[in-house]
Amino acid sequence: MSSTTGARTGRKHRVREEALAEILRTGRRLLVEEGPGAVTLRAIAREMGMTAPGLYRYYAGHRDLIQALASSLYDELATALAEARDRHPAGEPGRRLREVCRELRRWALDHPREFGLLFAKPDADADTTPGTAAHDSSWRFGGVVLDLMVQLWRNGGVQPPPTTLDPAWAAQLEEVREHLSGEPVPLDGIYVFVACWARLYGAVAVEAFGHLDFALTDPEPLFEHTLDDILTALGATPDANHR
Amino acid sequence: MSSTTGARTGRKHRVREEALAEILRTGRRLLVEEGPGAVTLRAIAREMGMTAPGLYRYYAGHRDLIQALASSLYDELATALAEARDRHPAGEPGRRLREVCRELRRWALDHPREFGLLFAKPDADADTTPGTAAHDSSWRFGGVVLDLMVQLWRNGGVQPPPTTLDPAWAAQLEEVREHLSGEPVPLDGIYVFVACWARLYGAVAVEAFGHLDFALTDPEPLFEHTLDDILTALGATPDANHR
DNA sequence: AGCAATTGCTAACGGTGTTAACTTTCGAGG
DNA sequence: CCTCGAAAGTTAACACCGTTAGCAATTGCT
Repeated sequence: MSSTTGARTGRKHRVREEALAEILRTGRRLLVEEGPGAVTLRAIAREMGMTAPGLYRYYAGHRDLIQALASSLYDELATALAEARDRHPAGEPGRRLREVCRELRRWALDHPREFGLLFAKPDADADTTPGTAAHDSSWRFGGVVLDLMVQLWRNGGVQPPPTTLDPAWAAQLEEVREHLSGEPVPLDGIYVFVACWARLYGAVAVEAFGHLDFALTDPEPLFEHTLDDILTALGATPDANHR
Repeated sequence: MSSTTGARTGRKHRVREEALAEILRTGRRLLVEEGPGAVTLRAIAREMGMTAPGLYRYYAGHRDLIQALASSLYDELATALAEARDRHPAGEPGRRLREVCRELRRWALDHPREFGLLFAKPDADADTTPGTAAHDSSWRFGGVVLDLMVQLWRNGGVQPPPTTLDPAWAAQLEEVREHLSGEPVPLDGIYVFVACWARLYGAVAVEAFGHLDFALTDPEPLFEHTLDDILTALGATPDANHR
């Protein structure tokens, strides 16, 4: 072990990363244009002017490729949320959170196939297991929202949870707390964050999967009401509401 | 056209329906035991001791078979919800609704693969289109919940929606109203029903897809709080809460 | 210059949905 | 009773899929 591993970013590495990215780009295009069933090794290779076995030089198999695609989508979503956050002043975390939630909904509705891949993972059990890139990416995605909740908590006004915390929860909530930047937050607060996160994510998913189509042509006002509820529970000042 | 069409339920028809059912049963078993990718025409045929093309005598193809499976799962879920409803007195619609919601969550958690098939439909666009069996079945499933909300409304106490209704919604909400039994409900009420339905369905989906595993080992108390919120919005008497 | 890693290929295996053409079975009408 | 036709199932085949093995070519480092 001497030189090859140490060559920090040779041109070879660059071109290889470009290939990795192009594979993902092609796979995503197939996902968007033809549906999840069309993102196949052979189709990707065909689109790239090569053959399927060649892709094995870049990804260990179809499963790994899909996982890498999901991870990159998590990253893109996290970036979009962070940008939405930075478009508004840091002194108004309530408004920032509102805009981030809106951006999450917009992204899901604009990219339903991608959102479907992230929310309804193919065979489950691959996301929550730590160590995987998708696990980290999903944290990077949710962290944008959770961090804003932390700032909101610092401003005070977060409603305490309606019941006393089950002690069995404490351990895992501790783990969540470690992922949050800055000074520690009481577990009561973390519980409220998780509850709000669940409600937000659920509202977006139900709409993105078309489960409101039977009743509402445009569920946006409903989502805004949900947002009002969430921000109220987090003690956001009402003046930060409605743009 | 004389006799064959008129033979109302000859033995031949019975055995055919039994075959149709066995195919679905086998497909479901594969779904549960091996995951969605394993429910394949050839595997089903293999399990049943026949060959794949033979299944085309019963279903027009893989797509149709999956759709029929989804439809039957909707039916089973609707039946489970109705049974949960009937286990409690008709005079307490608040309690009935609470138990039905609990049963929905329980069913989703006990049958995650089946729930995944229903919530994250393979390629979308097949569910909302009227005329399909899955469309009717999904109505039968949601109707159990919505009907209880109607009864709750009759008892009074449903909170009016936080804003005036967008007139564009009226048309589609009218359509929803026609699906509800009994005397007509004002559109304001229907809006609240849809909002509560969305929140319920979203909460169940987020948990069933494992998106709370990162923070909560047992999200049941969180679900109960959500239920409290929903029932409060519907004006259920608090004494009907918590078993 | 030469060696070794990287990159891509072809060939092949088993599995998948789907179609076409064939056999077999079985129920009903004369 | 016999026939005839619909129904149910078969085999063969096609195109596609993931994956592996083995081979050729290219590239980059010493």
